[in-house]
Amino acid sequence: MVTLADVAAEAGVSLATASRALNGSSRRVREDLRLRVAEAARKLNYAANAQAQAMARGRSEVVGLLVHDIADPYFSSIAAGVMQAAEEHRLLVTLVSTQRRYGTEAEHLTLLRGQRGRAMILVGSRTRDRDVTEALRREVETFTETGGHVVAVSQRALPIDTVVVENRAGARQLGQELTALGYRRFAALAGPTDLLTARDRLQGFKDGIARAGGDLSPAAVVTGPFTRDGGYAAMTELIARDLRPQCVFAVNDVMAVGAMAACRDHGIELPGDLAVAGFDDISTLRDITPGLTTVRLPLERMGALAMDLVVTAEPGGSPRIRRVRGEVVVRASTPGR
Amino acid sequence: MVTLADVAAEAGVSLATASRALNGSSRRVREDLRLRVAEAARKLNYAANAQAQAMARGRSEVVGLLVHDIADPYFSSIAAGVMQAAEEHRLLVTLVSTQRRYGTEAEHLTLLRGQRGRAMILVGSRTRDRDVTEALRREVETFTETGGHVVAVSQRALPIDTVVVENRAGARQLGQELTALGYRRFAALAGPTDLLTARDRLQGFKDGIARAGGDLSPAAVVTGPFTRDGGYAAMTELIARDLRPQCVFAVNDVMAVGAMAACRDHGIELPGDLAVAGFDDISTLRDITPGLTTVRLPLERMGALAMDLVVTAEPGGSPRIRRVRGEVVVRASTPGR
DNA sequence: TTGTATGCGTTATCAC
DNA sequence: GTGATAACGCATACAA
Repeated sequence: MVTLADVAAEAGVSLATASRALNGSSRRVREDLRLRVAEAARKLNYAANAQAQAMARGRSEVVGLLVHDIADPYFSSIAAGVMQAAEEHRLLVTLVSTQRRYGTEAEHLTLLRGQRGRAMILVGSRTRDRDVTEALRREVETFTETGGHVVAVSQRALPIDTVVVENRAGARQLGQELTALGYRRFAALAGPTDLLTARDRLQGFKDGIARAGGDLSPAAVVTGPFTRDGGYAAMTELIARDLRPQCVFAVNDVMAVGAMAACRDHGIELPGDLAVAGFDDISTLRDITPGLTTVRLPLERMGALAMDLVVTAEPGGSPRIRRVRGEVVVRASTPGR
Repeated sequence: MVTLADVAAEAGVSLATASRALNGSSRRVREDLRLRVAEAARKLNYAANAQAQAMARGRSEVVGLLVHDIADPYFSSIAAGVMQAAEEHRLLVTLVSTQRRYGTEAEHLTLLRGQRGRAMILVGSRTRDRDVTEALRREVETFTETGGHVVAVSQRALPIDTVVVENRAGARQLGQELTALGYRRFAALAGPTDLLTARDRLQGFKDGIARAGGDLSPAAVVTGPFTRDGGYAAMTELIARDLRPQCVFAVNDVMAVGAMAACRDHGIELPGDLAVAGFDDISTLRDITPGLTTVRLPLERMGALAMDLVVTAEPGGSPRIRRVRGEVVVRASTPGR
C-alpha cells in the first residue's frame, strides 16, 4: 500500500509538506512543491488512508445510516436522499439494517459507534418497548457525549435532532377526506402494536373519521407486520372476520399493496367491493392498479433533511425539529360512494 | 471518548491484557482478569475504535458496496442480500452510489479505497466505454495489489471474482417462449446503448426470436435510460413510430413498468392490444396488473453470493465465477395469440 | 500468563 | 515556507 511517506519521498519533500500539499491545511505550500507532490501522488495512485486521517484529525467523514429494511421502498427512497446529500457534502455512508428486528437498534448503533463516524442517522419508527428505548437512549447519549451527532427520522422519542413525520395529522386528514367521500364503516390494518408510527397513524385515522362521523369498531382493527406480506395476512384475517367494511386503511403503503393482493385472491373487487387507502406514497404506487389513495411523504427529501441536520449541527446545540407534513392524495382506490 | 487505556486502568491491568481480554487474541488471559476487564468495559460503555484496530491489525471489517441507484428495487434487493450476509459475517458495509452516472464508478472506488476496507462489491452493469473501463481496471488493480478484494455482480468485464448473470441466455429463452406463444412482430426498449447488461439482453432476445421465427426490425428498437421514466419515454417514442408490434420487450422490469404506464396513458390496452415482457422479476412486480412476464433473477441471493466470494477469498487466487441463471416466468402480460 | 515498547499512516505542534 | 516529531488508539513482538 502506498503511503504518504512514499509520496513525500517520490516528490523529494518532507512528510509534513506532502500532507499540507494534498489536504488543504491552513499553511501554504510553495506552488512548485505543491505540484511536485500532486504529481507524485497521481503517479503512485495514492489515496489517503481515511482511517489514519480520522485518528490524527479526531474526526471522520463517515456517517452511519440505520434502516429497518433496505429493500423496502420506504427506506430505500429515504436512503437515496441521504446518499445524494452525502455525496454533495463529500461524506461516506455506512449502512446497517435491523432487518425489522426492532429490538436490535441499540446493538447496531454500538457497531456504528465503533466506526467513530461523525454522525448517525436513525431511520424508521421507534417502539413503545421501554427497555429497547432505554438501551437506545444510553447508546445515543454515549455517542453524543463524545462529540458524535445523532439524527432520527420518525418521531421524537429521544432528545435529539429529528425529522418528525406528522403521522397523526396526515392520517387524521385522510380519515376526514375518506369520510367526506361517503364511507362510514371502516376497517384498519394496524401494523405492529408497539411501533409508534403504526400507532400514531391509527390514532390519527380514528380521530379523523370520528370527527366526521365514520365508524371503526375495535373488531375491525387487525395487527400484523409492517410489510407487504403482513398486509396480505392482515387483510386475509379481516376477510375471515366477515365484517364487510366499506373502506380499509392500511397504516403504510406496502401493507396496503399486500392487502390489495389478498382482496384479488379472495375475489373482492377493488374498488367496487371495497375501498383501500395507505400511507407514504412509495414510488412503486405509480404503477399499481387501481391507483392507491394515500398520504404522500417527501421520502427523498426526508433523507436529505436528515443529512442537513447532520452537517449543520452545532456542538452543544439543543435538539432541532424539522416537521414533515403528509399530503392526502386521493386516487381510484377510493372513488367515494 | 473512552479508550482501551481507560478500560485497562479501570480494571487495573495493562493495556496489552485489556486488549487480549476483549478481542480473543491467541494468547490466553486468566479468567478473573478477563472478567474484570469485561466488567470495566461494560461499565464504561466501551466500544473499540475500529479505525485504530484496522490500522494496528492491517485489516478491517468493512466492505464497500457500489450500486447505481439504491432506490431502484433491483439494487435494493441485491443490497438487502449483501446486508444480510454482512451481518452473518460481522462485517460492516459502506455504501456508495453512482446515481447512474456510469462514468463515475472509478471515482467512487477511489473513495472506497481510502477507507481501506477489506473488499469492495461492484453491483450493476459495466459499460462499453473504453476509458471508463480502463480507469475502473486501474482502480481495481491498485486495490487488489494491496491485498484488497473486489467482486463484481454483472458481467465479466474485469479479471476479478464475479457473480455473472446469464443475461443473454435468459433473454434468448424469453424470446423463444414468447415466439412460441404466437407473437411474431416484436419491439424492444433497449436501455442505454453502452450498458453491457442492456446490450446482452437485447442480443439474447434477438437470437431467441430469430431462432424461433420472430421478427425485430431495427426501427422497432428504442434506446433510453435504464429507469422507469426511461421506459415510459421509450414506449412513448415507440408508439409515435406507429409500428404496431404485437409484443414489446423491455430489457429490465423498471423500464417495462414505465412502458406499461405509457401504454395506459395512450389508450393501449394490455395485454389485448400489446403484450409486454421485462427482465429481473423485481419484487414490486407482484402487485402490478397485468402480471408482467419476465426473467426471474434471485436478486437477494446474488448479493449473498457476492459476499460469499468476499469472505472465501484466498490471497492470490485466480478469479472465480458464480453463474446465475434467469428463469422465464410467463404471466398475464403475454397471454399468447 | 502479564507487561513494555514499537509501529500502523496521518495531522498538528513546534522549531527552524 | 519547510521539516522533525509527538500524538491518535490499538495490536503485537518481545521481554519478564
